[in-house]
Amino acid sequence: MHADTRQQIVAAADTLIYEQGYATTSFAHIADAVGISRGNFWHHFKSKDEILDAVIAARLDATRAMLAGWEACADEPRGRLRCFVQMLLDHGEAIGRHGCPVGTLAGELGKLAHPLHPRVAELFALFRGWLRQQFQALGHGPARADALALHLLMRSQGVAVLAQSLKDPVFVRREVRDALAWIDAQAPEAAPRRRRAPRYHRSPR
Amino acid sequence: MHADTRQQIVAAADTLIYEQGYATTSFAHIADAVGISRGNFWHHFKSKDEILDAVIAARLDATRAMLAGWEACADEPRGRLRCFVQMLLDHGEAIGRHGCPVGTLAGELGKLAHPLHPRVAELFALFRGWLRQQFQALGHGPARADALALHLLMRSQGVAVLAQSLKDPVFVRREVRDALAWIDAQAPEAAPRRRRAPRYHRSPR
DNA sequence: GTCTATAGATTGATAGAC
DNA sequence: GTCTATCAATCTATAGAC
Repeated sequence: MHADTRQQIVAAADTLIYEQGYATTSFAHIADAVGISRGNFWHHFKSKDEILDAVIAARLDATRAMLAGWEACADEPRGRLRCFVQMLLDHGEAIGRHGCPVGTLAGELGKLAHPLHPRVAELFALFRGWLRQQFQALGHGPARADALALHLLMRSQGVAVLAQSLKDPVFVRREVRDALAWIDAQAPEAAPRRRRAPRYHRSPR
Repeated sequence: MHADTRQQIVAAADTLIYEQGYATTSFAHIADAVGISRGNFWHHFKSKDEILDAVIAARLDATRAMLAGWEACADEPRGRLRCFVQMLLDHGEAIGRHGCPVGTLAGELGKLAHPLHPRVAELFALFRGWLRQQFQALGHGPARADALALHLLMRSQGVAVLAQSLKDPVFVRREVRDALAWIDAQAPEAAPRRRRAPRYHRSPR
């Protein structure tokens, strides 16, 4: 083929980086996956990091599309938030094997203080902003909506990390159920704001 | 030196693996850190994986000692659970830079289906069992205590992952506060078990 | 635009002198 | 027990033919 070789490289690199990490993924691996020669890479990219940059850009686009899809799927914010949590079940098998694509890559690049780590952090920012919008649509103020967004994002990351080592679908299902119940309890109308009232959470399940 | 060279190797490898990951850590790095020659490693270890195995064993010992220390620090289960959560603040700077030592290594080895991944999972099992004991001491049954233990473990992992990319101490402090409030709400006496009662959680903060 | 050939460095690991 | 010297493989990257 001719034109979309670059795109094939990015797609193969995306998969390999997710499945085995960035440091472990070599040009030889990608070349085998795409079916091209090693020396062919430097016509499309100047360095390995440049491939990573393209992979991150592709993931940012895919994430934006996914978030837009969730908005089309449900017209009320609670339903949209449920889509986010449901993701843990939809991709349960992949998460159990390779963890969260965002969290694991961010962790690897963060350790190395890699110059592209901030780019991966933009993926987190994308989810954070979208979740914050949903909580604001539920009636929360910007600051509280942001805190709730980060809390839900934190839960998804924690579940993904443990899912990879526990290999226990029951754990994931229970935490998903708990997160959904937590969402339902976050609407200001469902949780009347009595200032300084004793907090009262039961979870999980 | 003579006798404790092996111990020095393990200590240096432990630090480097935490700071930059296992795949990225080479014999050259460890040799520089310890101040020995590269060829000297194979008198103490047969392979790189054998060093990793020794590092994991050392971490298991250190974790057991840490858990025992928390038991000595507080004689009631709630105080001990607070020690666990407090860990996120005590090691906040390191977690912000390199993530959780357990979670990040488990993630890296899990991706590769590395033969030593189950050994790292033992670290999770250590925390899980200890946390379950504390929740049982609070009066919870074994199954529910285990679920609560995993939930708290999940939170610690989620906070660690996001802390590394957000670099926002406010987020960590808020989630720590929320986790502490969650712990206080988990005592059966604090949360009377009305079967099928509507769950009511507010968090974070 | 894709290939082969190769450079130059680094990897994990071995052999053998001291 | 530690060293130097070295091996074979692999790494990212380059040069140049087609």
